[in-house]
Amino acid sequence: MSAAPRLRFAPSPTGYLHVGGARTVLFNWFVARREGGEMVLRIEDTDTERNRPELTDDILEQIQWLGLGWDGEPVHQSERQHLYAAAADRLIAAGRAYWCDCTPEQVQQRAKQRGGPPGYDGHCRDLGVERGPTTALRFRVPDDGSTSFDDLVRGTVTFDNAKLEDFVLLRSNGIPTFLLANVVDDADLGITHVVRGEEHVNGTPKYLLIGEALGLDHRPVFAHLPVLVNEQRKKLSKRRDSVSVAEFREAGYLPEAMVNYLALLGWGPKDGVEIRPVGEIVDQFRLDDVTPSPAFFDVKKLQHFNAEYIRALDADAFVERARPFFTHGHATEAVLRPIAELVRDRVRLLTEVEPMVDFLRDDEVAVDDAAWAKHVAKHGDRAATMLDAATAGLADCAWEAPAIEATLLDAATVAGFVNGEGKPQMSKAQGPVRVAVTGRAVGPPLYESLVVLGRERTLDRLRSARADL
RNA sequence: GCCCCCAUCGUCUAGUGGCCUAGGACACCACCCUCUCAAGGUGGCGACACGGGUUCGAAUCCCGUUGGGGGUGCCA
Repeated sequence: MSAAPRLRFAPSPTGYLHVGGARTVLFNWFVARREGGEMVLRIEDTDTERNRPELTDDILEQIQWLGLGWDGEPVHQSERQHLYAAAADRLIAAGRAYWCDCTPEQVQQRAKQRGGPPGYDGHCRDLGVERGPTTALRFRVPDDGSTSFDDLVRGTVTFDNAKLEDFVLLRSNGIPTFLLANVVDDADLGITHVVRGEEHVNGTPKYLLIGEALGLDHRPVFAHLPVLVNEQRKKLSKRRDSVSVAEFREAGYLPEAMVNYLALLGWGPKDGVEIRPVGEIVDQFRLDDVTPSPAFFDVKKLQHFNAEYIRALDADAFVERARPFFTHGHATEAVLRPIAELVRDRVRLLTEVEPMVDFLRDDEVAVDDAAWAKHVAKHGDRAATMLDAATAGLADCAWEAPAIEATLLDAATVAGFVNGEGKPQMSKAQGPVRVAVTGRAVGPPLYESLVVLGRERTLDRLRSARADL
Protein backbone atom coordinates (compact mmCIF):
# COMPACT_ATOMS: atom_id res chain seq x y z
CA MET A 1 0.00 0.00 0.00
CA SER A 2 2.22 2.83 1.20
CA ALA A 3 5.64 3.45 -0.27
CA ALA A 4 8.78 2.80 1.71
CA PRO A 5 9.06 5.29 4.55
CA ARG A 6 11.84 7.78 4.89
CA LEU A 7 12.87 8.76 8.39
CA ARG A 8 15.39 11.23 9.66
CA PHE A 9 17.42 11.83 12.75
CA ALA A 10 18.22 15.52 13.05
CA PRO A 11 20.69 16.31 15.81
CA SER A 12 22.22 19.69 16.37
CA PRO A 13 25.95 19.67 17.06
CA THR A 14 25.68 21.55 20.32
CA GLY A 15 26.41 18.59 22.56
CA TYR A 16 27.56 15.00 22.57
CA LEU A 17 25.08 12.31 21.61
CA HIS A 18 23.31 11.36 24.80
CA VAL A 19 21.10 8.40 25.58
CA GLY A 20 17.93 10.33 24.82
CA GLY A 21 19.18 11.12 21.35
CA ALA A 22 20.35 7.55 20.95
CA ARG A 23 16.87 6.29 21.78
CA THR A 24 15.43 8.66 19.17
CA VAL A 25 17.79 7.46 16.45
CA LEU A 26 17.05 3.91 17.44
CA PHE A 27 13.29 4.24 17.10
CA ASN A 28 13.70 5.98 13.76
CA TRP A 29 15.99 3.21 12.68
CA PHE A 30 13.54 0.53 13.82
CA VAL A 31 10.82 1.94 11.61
CA ALA A 32 13.12 2.33 8.63
CA ARG A 33 14.40 -1.22 9.00
CA ARG A 34 11.06 -2.81 9.66
CA GLU A 35 9.34 -1.15 6.72
CA GLY A 36 12.23 -1.46 4.35
CA GLY A 37 12.64 2.29 4.27
CA GLU A 38 15.52 4.67 4.80
CA MET A 39 16.84 6.83 7.56
CA VAL A 40 18.83 9.93 6.75
CA LEU A 41 20.92 12.06 9.04
CA ARG A 42 20.48 15.78 9.02
CA ILE A 43 22.84 17.95 10.98
CA GLU A 44 20.92 20.98 12.22
CA ASP A 45 23.80 23.38 12.45
CA THR A 46 21.98 26.65 11.95
CA ASP A 47 22.84 28.06 15.34
CA THR A 48 26.19 29.57 14.49
CA GLU A 49 26.66 30.77 18.06
CA ARG A 50 26.44 27.42 19.77
CA ASN A 51 27.60 25.21 16.98
CA ARG A 52 30.61 23.02 17.58
CA PRO A 53 31.31 21.25 14.31
CA GLU A 54 33.63 18.74 15.94
CA LEU A 55 30.66 17.33 17.86
CA THR A 56 29.17 16.11 14.62
CA ASP A 57 31.94 13.55 14.49
CA ASP A 58 31.08 12.29 17.94
CA ILE A 59 27.42 11.97 17.07
CA LEU A 60 28.14 10.03 13.91
CA GLU A 61 30.70 7.88 15.67
CA GLN A 62 28.36 6.92 18.50
CA ILE A 63 25.55 6.08 16.10
CA GLN A 64 27.91 3.79 14.27
CA TRP A 65 29.14 2.28 17.49
CA LEU A 66 25.57 1.41 18.35
CA GLY A 67 25.46 -0.45 15.07
CA LEU A 68 22.89 1.82 13.52
CA GLY A 69 23.55 2.78 9.94
CA TRP A 70 22.04 5.60 7.96
CA ASP A 71 21.38 6.13 4.31
CA GLY A 72 23.35 8.49 2.11
CA GLU A 73 25.62 11.25 3.26
CA PRO A 74 24.57 13.32 6.26
CA VAL A 75 22.90 16.54 5.19
CA HIS A 76 24.12 19.78 6.74
CA GLN A 77 21.63 22.60 7.01
CA SER A 78 24.44 25.11 6.98
CA GLU A 79 24.98 24.18 3.33
CA ARG A 80 21.39 24.67 2.27
CA GLN A 81 20.80 28.31 3.09
CA HIS A 82 19.53 29.07 -0.37
CA LEU A 83 16.58 26.72 0.10
CA TYR A 84 15.49 28.43 3.27
CA ALA A 85 15.98 31.89 1.81
CA ALA A 86 13.82 31.00 -1.15
CA ALA A 87 11.11 29.65 1.13
CA ALA A 88 11.26 32.83 3.21
CA ASP A 89 10.85 34.93 0.08
CA ARG A 90 7.80 32.95 -0.89
CA LEU A 91 6.28 33.46 2.52
CA ILE A 92 6.88 37.20 2.31
CA ALA A 93 5.43 37.39 -1.18
CA ALA A 94 2.35 35.52 0.01
CA GLY A 95 1.89 37.92 2.88
CA ARG A 96 2.44 35.18 5.42
CA ALA A 97 5.56 36.67 6.95
CA TYR A 98 6.76 40.15 7.85
CA TRP A 99 9.88 41.93 9.07
CA CYS A 100 10.14 42.94 12.67
CA ASP A 101 12.74 45.22 14.24
CA CYS A 102 11.82 44.68 17.85
CA THR A 103 14.72 43.61 20.03
CA PRO A 104 14.20 40.62 22.30
CA GLU A 105 14.42 43.04 25.20
CA GLN A 106 11.59 45.14 23.84
CA VAL A 107 9.43 42.10 23.29
CA GLN A 108 10.06 40.96 26.81
CA GLN A 109 9.43 44.36 28.31
CA ARG A 110 6.12 44.81 26.52
CA ALA A 111 4.98 41.41 27.67
CA LYS A 112 5.85 42.35 31.21
CA GLN A 113 3.95 45.63 31.02
CA ARG A 114 1.03 43.90 29.42
CA GLY A 115 0.96 41.56 32.38
CA GLY A 116 -0.28 38.78 30.17
CA PRO A 117 1.53 35.77 28.82
CA PRO A 118 5.13 36.24 27.74
CA GLY A 119 5.95 36.14 24.09
CA TYR A 120 5.76 38.31 21.05
CA ASP A 121 2.68 40.48 20.69
CA GLY A 122 2.56 41.01 16.97
CA HIS A 123 3.83 44.57 17.31
CA CYS A 124 5.26 44.90 13.81
CA ARG A 125 2.59 42.96 11.97
CA ASP A 126 1.25 45.85 9.95
CA LEU A 127 3.99 48.40 10.38
CA GLY A 128 5.53 47.70 7.00
CA VAL A 129 9.02 47.42 8.48
CA GLU A 130 11.62 47.09 5.75
CA ARG A 131 14.30 44.45 5.85
CA GLY A 132 17.37 45.78 7.63
CA PRO A 133 20.45 44.70 9.54
CA THR A 134 18.46 44.29 12.75
CA THR A 135 15.22 42.88 11.43
CA ALA A 136 13.99 39.35 11.89
CA LEU A 137 11.37 37.71 9.72
CA ARG A 138 8.33 36.54 11.60
CA PHE A 139 5.59 34.19 10.53
CA ARG A 140 2.14 35.68 10.61
CA VAL A 141 0.08 33.13 12.53
CA PRO A 142 -3.63 33.05 11.63
CA ASP A 143 -5.75 34.91 14.18
CA ASP A 144 -8.27 32.16 14.51
CA GLY A 145 -8.89 28.57 13.69
CA SER A 146 -6.91 25.68 15.05
CA THR A 147 -4.16 23.37 13.92
CA SER A 148 -4.16 19.72 14.76
CA PHE A 149 -2.36 16.57 13.80
CA ASP A 150 -2.52 12.88 14.53
CA ASP A 151 0.40 11.70 16.54
CA LEU A 152 1.15 7.99 16.35
CA VAL A 153 2.06 7.98 20.02
CA ARG A 154 -0.40 10.50 21.44
CA GLY A 155 -3.42 10.51 19.21
CA THR A 156 -4.90 13.77 17.97
CA VAL A 157 -3.33 16.94 19.31
CA THR A 158 -4.96 20.32 18.70
CA PHE A 159 -3.76 23.88 19.19
CA ASP A 160 -5.69 27.13 18.94
CA ASN A 161 -3.91 29.35 16.45
CA ALA A 162 -4.77 32.35 18.57
CA LYS A 163 -2.48 30.99 21.28
CA LEU A 164 0.47 30.81 18.94
CA GLU A 165 2.72 33.83 18.71
CA ASP A 166 4.24 35.19 15.52
CA PHE A 167 7.48 33.23 15.71
CA VAL A 168 10.78 33.98 14.04
CA LEU A 169 11.58 32.40 10.70
CA LEU A 170 14.78 34.24 9.87
CA ARG A 171 17.08 35.77 12.44
CA SER A 172 18.42 39.26 11.88
CA ASN A 173 21.68 37.66 10.73
CA GLY A 174 19.73 36.06 7.91
CA ILE A 175 20.04 32.53 9.21
CA PRO A 176 16.81 30.56 9.49
CA THR A 177 15.54 29.05 12.71
CA PHE A 178 15.07 25.31 12.87
CA LEU A 179 11.31 25.84 12.52
CA LEU A 180 11.63 27.00 8.94
CA ALA A 181 14.60 24.80 8.05
CA ASN A 182 12.84 21.72 9.34
CA VAL A 183 9.79 22.14 7.16
CA VAL A 184 11.77 22.95 4.07
CA ASP A 185 14.17 20.06 4.56
CA ASP A 186 11.59 17.46 5.47
CA ALA A 187 9.69 18.29 2.32
CA ASP A 188 12.82 18.42 0.19
CA LEU A 189 14.15 15.15 1.56
CA GLY A 190 10.81 13.43 1.24
CA ILE A 191 10.52 12.60 4.92
CA THR A 192 7.41 10.55 5.61
CA HIS A 193 7.74 10.05 9.38
CA VAL A 194 8.90 12.65 11.84
CA VAL A 195 9.89 10.69 14.93
CA ARG A 196 11.39 12.97 17.57
CA GLY A 197 11.30 13.88 21.23
CA GLU A 198 8.25 15.06 23.07
CA GLU A 199 9.77 18.51 23.49
CA HIS A 200 8.84 19.17 19.87
CA VAL A 201 5.12 18.67 20.26
CA ASN A 202 4.51 22.37 20.79
CA GLY A 203 6.47 23.25 17.70
CA THR A 204 4.43 20.97 15.49
CA PRO A 205 1.52 23.35 14.80
CA LYS A 206 4.08 25.93 13.69
CA TYR A 207 5.61 23.31 11.43
CA LEU A 208 2.22 22.58 9.90
CA LEU A 209 1.33 26.25 9.51
CA ILE A 210 4.56 26.97 7.67
CA GLY A 211 4.03 24.02 5.39
CA GLU A 212 0.50 25.12 4.63
CA ALA A 213 1.59 28.71 3.96
CA LEU A 214 4.30 27.42 1.65
CA GLY A 215 1.67 25.49 -0.25
CA LEU A 216 3.45 22.22 0.38
CA ASP A 217 1.46 19.06 -0.08
CA HIS A 218 4.03 17.31 2.02
CA ARG A 219 2.55 16.16 5.32
CA PRO A 220 4.57 13.65 7.33
CA VAL A 221 3.26 11.37 10.01
CA PHE A 222 4.32 12.48 13.47
CA ALA A 223 5.37 10.45 16.46
CA HIS A 224 6.59 12.24 19.55
CA LEU A 225 8.52 9.95 21.83
CA PRO A 226 8.26 10.29 25.60
CA VAL A 227 11.17 12.06 27.23
CA LEU A 228 13.77 10.17 29.20
CA VAL A 229 13.95 11.39 32.78
CA ASN A 230 16.36 11.19 35.70
CA GLU A 231 15.58 10.12 39.27
CA GLN A 232 14.04 13.52 39.90
CA ARG A 233 11.70 12.84 37.01
CA LYS A 234 13.15 15.72 35.05
CA LYS A 235 14.15 15.50 31.42
CA LEU A 236 17.68 14.15 31.12
CA SER A 237 20.05 17.03 30.71
CA LYS A 238 23.56 16.84 29.41
CA ARG A 239 24.56 19.29 32.10
CA ARG A 240 23.28 17.70 35.27
CA ASP A 241 23.11 14.08 34.19
CA SER A 242 25.98 11.97 33.05
CA VAL A 243 24.40 10.45 30.01
CA SER A 244 26.56 10.78 26.92
CA VAL A 245 26.72 7.61 24.88
CA ALA A 246 30.49 7.91 24.75
CA GLU A 247 30.65 7.68 28.52
CA PHE A 248 28.72 4.44 28.57
CA ARG A 249 30.97 3.12 25.88
CA GLU A 250 34.04 4.02 27.89
CA ALA A 251 32.53 2.53 31.02
CA GLY A 252 32.49 -0.85 29.32
CA TYR A 253 28.96 -1.24 28.05
CA LEU A 254 28.33 -3.31 24.95
CA PRO A 255 26.45 -1.56 22.14
CA GLU A 256 24.12 -4.55 21.80
CA ALA A 257 23.11 -4.26 25.43
CA MET A 258 22.68 -0.53 25.08
CA VAL A 259 20.46 -0.89 22.04
CA ASN A 260 18.42 -3.65 23.61
CA TYR A 261 17.88 -1.67 26.78
CA LEU A 262 17.07 1.57 24.99
CA ALA A 263 14.45 -0.22 22.90
CA LEU A 264 12.57 -0.98 26.10
CA LEU A 265 12.22 2.66 27.13
CA GLY A 266 8.77 3.58 25.94
CA TRP A 267 8.10 0.28 24.27
CA GLY A 268 7.79 -3.36 25.20
CA PRO A 269 7.47 -6.62 23.29
CA LYS A 270 4.07 -8.29 23.56
CA ASP A 271 5.53 -11.60 24.62
CA GLY A 272 7.48 -10.07 27.48
CA VAL A 273 10.85 -11.34 26.31
CA GLU A 274 13.10 -8.40 27.02
CA ILE A 275 16.57 -9.58 26.14
CA ARG A 276 16.62 -10.59 22.50
CA PRO A 277 18.45 -9.99 19.22
CA VAL A 278 17.87 -6.59 17.70
CA GLY A 279 16.47 -8.26 14.59
CA GLU A 280 13.55 -9.58 16.60
CA ILE A 281 12.90 -6.15 18.02
CA VAL A 282 12.88 -4.69 14.55
CA ASP A 283 10.27 -7.25 13.54
CA GLN A 284 8.03 -6.48 16.47
CA PHE A 285 8.50 -2.76 16.81
CA ARG A 286 5.58 -0.48 16.05
CA LEU A 287 5.33 3.22 16.75
CA ASP A 288 1.66 2.79 17.64
CA ASP A 289 2.75 0.68 20.60
CA VAL A 290 5.05 3.31 22.03
CA THR A 291 3.99 4.48 25.50
CA PRO A 292 3.28 8.19 25.84
CA SER A 293 4.55 8.60 29.38
CA PRO A 294 8.10 9.57 30.41
CA ALA A 295 10.60 6.81 31.12
CA PHE A 296 13.31 6.68 33.72
CA PHE A 297 16.72 5.65 32.47
CA ASP A 298 17.62 2.88 34.92
CA VAL A 299 21.35 2.22 34.89
CA LYS A 300 20.92 -0.79 37.17
CA LYS A 301 18.81 -2.55 34.61
CA LEU A 302 21.17 -1.55 31.84
CA GLN A 303 23.99 -3.15 33.83
CA HIS A 304 22.03 -6.33 34.17
CA PHE A 305 21.50 -6.40 30.43
CA ASN A 306 25.16 -5.75 29.87
CA ALA A 307 26.15 -8.62 32.12
CA GLU A 308 23.78 -10.89 30.25
CA TYR A 309 25.27 -9.88 26.92
CA ILE A 310 28.79 -10.35 28.20
CA ARG A 311 28.01 -13.83 29.47
CA ALA A 312 26.56 -14.74 26.10
CA LEU A 313 29.97 -14.12 24.47
CA ASP A 314 32.28 -17.06 23.84
CA ALA A 315 35.75 -16.87 25.36
CA ASP A 316 37.46 -15.50 22.26
CA ALA A 317 34.84 -12.86 21.66
CA PHE A 318 34.95 -11.89 25.30
CA VAL A 319 38.69 -11.33 25.28
CA GLU A 320 38.36 -9.50 22.02
CA ARG A 321 35.74 -7.14 23.36
CA ALA A 322 37.57 -6.56 26.64
CA ARG A 323 40.95 -5.88 25.03
CA PRO A 324 40.36 -2.17 24.32
CA PHE A 325 39.95 -1.64 28.03
CA PHE A 326 43.31 -3.09 29.03
CA THR A 327 46.03 -0.78 30.23
CA HIS A 328 48.59 -3.58 30.04
CA GLY A 329 47.47 -5.18 26.80
CA HIS A 330 49.39 -8.39 26.22
CA ALA A 331 50.29 -9.03 29.81
CA THR A 332 46.69 -8.82 30.88
CA GLU A 333 45.49 -10.91 28.01
CA ALA A 334 48.02 -13.63 28.80
CA VAL A 335 46.69 -14.17 32.29
CA LEU A 336 43.06 -13.68 31.33
CA ARG A 337 42.99 -16.16 28.51
CA PRO A 338 43.18 -19.37 30.62
CA ILE A 339 40.30 -18.30 32.85
CA ALA A 340 38.36 -16.14 30.42
CA GLU A 341 35.03 -17.89 30.96
CA LEU A 342 35.38 -17.71 34.71
CA VAL A 343 36.00 -13.98 34.58
CA ARG A 344 33.41 -13.32 31.93
CA ASP A 345 30.67 -14.77 34.11
CA ARG A 346 31.56 -12.40 36.91
CA VAL A 347 31.70 -8.96 35.32
CA ARG A 348 28.97 -6.54 34.41
CA LEU A 349 31.22 -4.09 32.60
CA LEU A 350 34.18 -4.63 30.35
CA THR A 351 36.15 -2.22 32.51
CA GLU A 352 35.88 -4.70 35.37
CA VAL A 353 37.85 -7.38 33.56
CA GLU A 354 41.40 -6.18 33.97
CA PRO A 355 41.07 -5.31 37.66
CA MET A 356 39.83 -8.83 38.24
CA VAL A 357 42.96 -10.47 36.91
CA ASP A 358 45.66 -7.93 37.65
CA PHE A 359 46.85 -9.96 40.64
CA LEU A 360 47.81 -12.70 38.20
CA ARG A 361 49.74 -10.28 36.07
CA ASP A 362 51.59 -8.08 38.53
CA ASP A 363 54.66 -9.08 40.50
CA GLU A 364 53.52 -7.24 43.56
CA VAL A 365 50.04 -7.49 44.95
CA ALA A 366 48.51 -4.93 47.30
CA VAL A 367 46.66 -6.55 50.16
CA ASP A 368 43.35 -4.99 51.08
CA ASP A 369 43.29 -4.16 54.79
CA ALA A 370 39.64 -4.96 55.34
CA ALA A 371 39.96 -8.28 53.55
CA TRP A 372 43.05 -9.14 55.56
CA ALA A 373 41.34 -8.32 58.84
CA LYS A 374 38.20 -10.26 58.07
CA HIS A 375 39.59 -13.31 56.34
CA VAL A 376 43.06 -13.70 57.78
CA ALA A 377 43.84 -11.85 61.00
CA LYS A 378 40.48 -12.73 62.51
CA HIS A 379 41.28 -16.44 62.32
CA GLY A 380 44.59 -16.05 64.15
CA ASP A 381 46.42 -19.34 64.58
CA ARG A 382 44.07 -21.22 62.31
CA ALA A 383 44.94 -18.82 59.52
CA ALA A 384 48.62 -19.26 60.23
CA THR A 385 48.28 -23.02 60.17
CA MET A 386 46.23 -22.85 56.99
CA LEU A 387 48.89 -20.78 55.31
CA ASP A 388 51.66 -23.12 56.46
CA ALA A 389 49.80 -26.25 55.43
CA ALA A 390 48.90 -24.76 52.08
CA THR A 391 52.50 -23.72 51.50
CA ALA A 392 53.76 -27.16 52.33
CA GLY A 393 51.15 -28.98 50.28
CA LEU A 394 51.33 -26.76 47.25
CA ALA A 395 55.10 -27.03 47.15
CA ASP A 396 54.96 -30.41 45.50
CA CYS A 397 51.43 -31.25 44.36
CA ALA A 398 50.52 -31.49 40.72
CA TRP A 399 49.92 -27.95 39.39
CA GLU A 400 46.37 -28.30 38.20
CA ALA A 401 43.04 -27.33 39.67
CA PRO A 402 41.90 -30.74 41.00
CA ALA A 403 45.21 -31.38 42.76
CA ILE A 404 45.30 -27.88 44.19
CA GLU A 405 41.79 -28.33 45.47
CA ALA A 406 42.67 -31.61 47.15
CA THR A 407 45.73 -30.03 48.71
CA LEU A 408 43.82 -27.09 50.11
CA LEU A 409 41.10 -29.39 51.38
CA ASP A 410 43.73 -31.25 53.37
CA ALA A 411 45.20 -28.01 54.61
CA ALA A 412 41.76 -26.90 55.77
CA THR A 413 41.37 -30.07 57.77
CA VAL A 414 44.80 -29.64 59.33
CA ALA A 415 44.03 -26.03 60.23
CA GLY A 416 40.73 -26.91 61.77
CA PHE A 417 38.47 -25.26 59.24
CA VAL A 418 35.94 -28.06 59.52
CA ASN A 419 32.26 -28.48 60.11
CA GLY A 420 30.56 -30.52 62.81
CA GLU A 421 31.22 -33.71 60.92
CA GLY A 422 34.87 -32.99 60.50
CA LYS A 423 34.56 -32.17 56.83
CA PRO A 424 36.75 -29.33 55.55
CA GLN A 425 34.94 -26.01 55.16
CA MET A 426 36.44 -24.31 52.19
CA SER A 427 34.12 -21.33 52.39
CA LYS A 428 36.22 -20.18 55.32
CA ALA A 429 39.49 -21.97 54.67
CA GLN A 430 39.93 -20.39 51.27
CA GLY A 431 39.90 -16.97 52.88
CA PRO A 432 43.47 -16.74 54.14
CA VAL A 433 44.83 -18.26 50.95
CA ARG A 434 42.78 -16.06 48.67
CA VAL A 435 43.68 -12.86 50.47
CA ALA A 436 47.33 -13.83 50.70
CA VAL A 437 47.54 -14.62 47.01
CA THR A 438 45.14 -12.14 45.43
CA GLY A 439 45.10 -9.39 48.01
CA ARG A 440 41.32 -9.36 47.96
CA ALA A 441 38.36 -11.17 49.43
CA VAL A 442 36.64 -11.73 46.10
CA GLY A 443 37.85 -12.78 42.71
CA PRO A 444 37.80 -15.58 40.16
CA PRO A 445 37.72 -19.18 41.45
CA LEU A 446 40.84 -19.78 43.49
CA TYR A 447 42.15 -23.10 42.20
CA GLU A 448 42.07 -22.06 38.57
CA SER A 449 43.62 -18.75 39.48
CA LEU A 450 46.54 -20.46 41.18
CA VAL A 451 47.15 -22.56 38.13
CA VAL A 452 47.62 -19.39 36.13
CA LEU A 453 49.63 -17.66 38.82
CA GLY A 454 52.18 -20.43 38.96
CA ARG A 455 53.65 -22.36 41.83
CA GLU A 456 56.54 -20.07 42.67
CA ARG A 457 54.54 -16.89 42.92
CA THR A 458 51.83 -18.64 44.86
CA LEU A 459 54.31 -19.93 47.41
CA ASP A 460 56.04 -16.57 47.66
CA ARG A 461 52.80 -14.78 48.44
CA LEU A 462 51.75 -17.43 50.90
CA ARG A 463 55.03 -17.11 52.80
CA SER A 464 54.92 -13.38 52.68
CA ALA A 465 51.44 -13.33 54.19
CA ARG A 466 52.50 -15.83 56.83
CA ALA A 467 55.36 -13.60 57.81
CA ASP A 468 52.99 -10.68 58.31
CA LEU A 469 50.75 -12.56 60.66
C1' G B 1 0.57 32.79 33.98
C1' C B 2 -0.68 30.42 29.29
C1' C B 3 -0.42 26.12 25.86
C1' C B 4 0.30 20.84 25.19
C1' C B 5 0.89 16.11 27.19
C1' C B 6 1.03 12.15 30.82
C1' A B 7 -0.88 8.94 35.03
C1' U B 8 -0.47 0.08 36.31
C1' C B 9 4.52 -2.59 41.65
C1' G B 10 10.52 1.70 43.83
C1' U B 11 11.82 1.41 38.21
C1' C B 12 10.79 -0.26 32.86
C1' U B 13 6.57 -2.44 31.10
C1' A B 14 2.16 -6.35 29.61
C1' G B 15 -2.82 -5.34 29.65
C1' U B 16 -6.93 -2.23 24.32
C1' G B 17 -14.58 -4.13 28.55
C1' G B 18 -15.15 -10.13 30.99
C1' C B 19 -9.17 -14.87 30.43
C1' C B 20 -6.87 -9.78 36.12
C1' U B 21 -7.77 -12.35 43.54
C1' A B 22 -3.45 -7.53 37.31
C1' G B 23 1.53 -10.89 34.14
C1' G B 24 6.96 -10.20 33.15
C1' A B 25 11.75 -7.75 33.87
C1' C B 26 15.32 -4.75 36.99
C1' A B 27 16.07 -3.61 42.05
C1' C B 28 15.29 -5.38 47.07
C1' C B 29 14.61 -9.49 50.96
C1' A B 30 14.85 -14.84 52.39
C1' C B 31 16.28 -19.73 51.50
C1' C B 32 18.90 -23.40 48.38
C1' C B 33 23.37 -24.37 45.61
C1' U B 34 28.43 -23.09 46.44
C1' C B 35 36.17 -22.52 47.34
C1' U B 36 35.07 -16.11 47.60
C1' C B 37 32.18 -13.39 44.20
C1' A B 38 28.97 -14.05 40.43
C1' A B 39 25.56 -17.15 37.85
C1' G B 40 21.46 -20.45 38.70
C1' G B 41 17.02 -22.34 41.51
C1' U B 42 12.78 -21.47 44.88
C1' G B 43 9.89 -18.14 47.49
C1' G B 44 8.66 -13.14 49.19
C1' C B 45 7.70 -7.82 49.18
C1' G B 46 5.23 -4.76 45.79
C1' A B 47 0.81 -1.15 41.49
C1' C B 48 -4.30 -0.10 38.33
C1' A B 49 -3.52 8.30 41.82
C1' C B 50 -8.58 9.98 43.58
C1' G B 51 -13.87 10.98 42.68
C1' G B 52 -17.90 10.60 39.58
C1' G B 53 -20.26 8.46 35.48
C1' U B 54 -21.29 4.72 31.02
C1' U B 55 -22.06 -0.73 31.27
C1' C B 56 -24.76 -6.86 33.34
C1' G B 57 -19.39 -6.07 33.93
C1' A B 58 -13.88 -1.27 33.80
C1' A B 59 -6.90 -1.07 34.89
C1' U B 60 -9.22 -0.78 30.09
C1' C B 61 -14.50 4.17 27.66
C1' C B 62 -16.21 9.51 29.28
C1' C B 63 -15.94 13.80 32.77
C1' G B 64 -13.70 16.14 36.85
C1' U B 65 -9.88 16.52 40.72
C1' U B 66 -5.00 15.87 42.16
C1' G B 67 -0.14 14.96 40.92
C1' G B 68 3.82 14.96 37.35
C1' G B 69 6.21 16.35 32.84
C1' G B 70 7.15 19.19 28.27
C1' G B 71 6.87 23.95 25.92
C1' U B 72 6.50 29.04 26.31
C1' G B 73 14.08 32.08 22.71
C1' C B 74 16.36 36.15 16.82
C1' C B 75 18.34 27.41 20.92
C1' A B 76 17.22 22.90 18.73
